Amino acid sequence: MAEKKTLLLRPRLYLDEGLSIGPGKIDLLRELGRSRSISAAARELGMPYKRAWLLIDSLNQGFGRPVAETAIGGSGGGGASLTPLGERLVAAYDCLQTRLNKSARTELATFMALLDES
Amino acid sequence: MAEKKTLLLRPRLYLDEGLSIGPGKIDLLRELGRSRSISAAARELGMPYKRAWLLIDSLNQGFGRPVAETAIGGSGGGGASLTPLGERLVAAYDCLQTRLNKSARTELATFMALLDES
DNA sequence: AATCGCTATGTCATCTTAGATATAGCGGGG
DNA sequence: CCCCGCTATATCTAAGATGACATAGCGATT
Repeated sequence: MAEKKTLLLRPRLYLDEGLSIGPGKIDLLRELGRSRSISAAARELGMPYKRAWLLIDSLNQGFGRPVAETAIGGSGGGGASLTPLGERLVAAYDCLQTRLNKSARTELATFMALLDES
Repeated sequence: MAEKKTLLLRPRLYLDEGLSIGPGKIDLLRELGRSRSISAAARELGMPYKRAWLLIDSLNQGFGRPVAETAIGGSGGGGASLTPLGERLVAAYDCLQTRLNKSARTELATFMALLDES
């Protein structure tokens, strides 16, 4: 009996020259929104702080305005939070992902079939 | 007047451990089908022969059977052609891509809006 | 004013990847 | 029987990405 593998589509969008969004950045943004800290989000996702900061910065640069706001110093040493743009990005991506996976279910099944037909 | 950029989705599928299919391999297969030569396809796409051969070989390995058959020697020095599997892969990808872009048009527009809202 | 944890940023070693280069083998056709 | 163009494959080098490490600044809290 063949196990039913479900193939999840997590698209990467190339929005503009040097501006792309994929599952990695979305996961990072989502985690940042939860933890309100870049370094906590990085730890959670098992990546170095620098990489996380670079990813977020690339989004800030690419959009021309920040997807996250950061605070330096203060209680807890500082922190970060998603801007409305950042939150909308995550929401839009989730929406897109759900839509893609729903509507392409039969096409994805075709690929699985090509894999399995021995 | 803002130019209407259309954002084309060309997904990459992670089918199995070490087996993925994305726009690059599909373009290569398609070109190979046309030119019936690995090296000609590589030239056309501006990549080194070795890379093209590697990509095709990874598909052959990943599927456990060839997506392309090759001939060594003979008139013209040899050549290559898509197997039925290879042709079906291209067709399935095109089908998937079309479906995704049609059904996600509104979601993609959301992203474009996030980009433009200054 | 000393502490603390986080942001911010630079430097450097390293690891991976890609590409360039070289070479061998094949077999039909001139 | 030699030539040609293509497949096939190894080797070496260049380039780029990545992560580890170091360091500085900030400001609320104590």
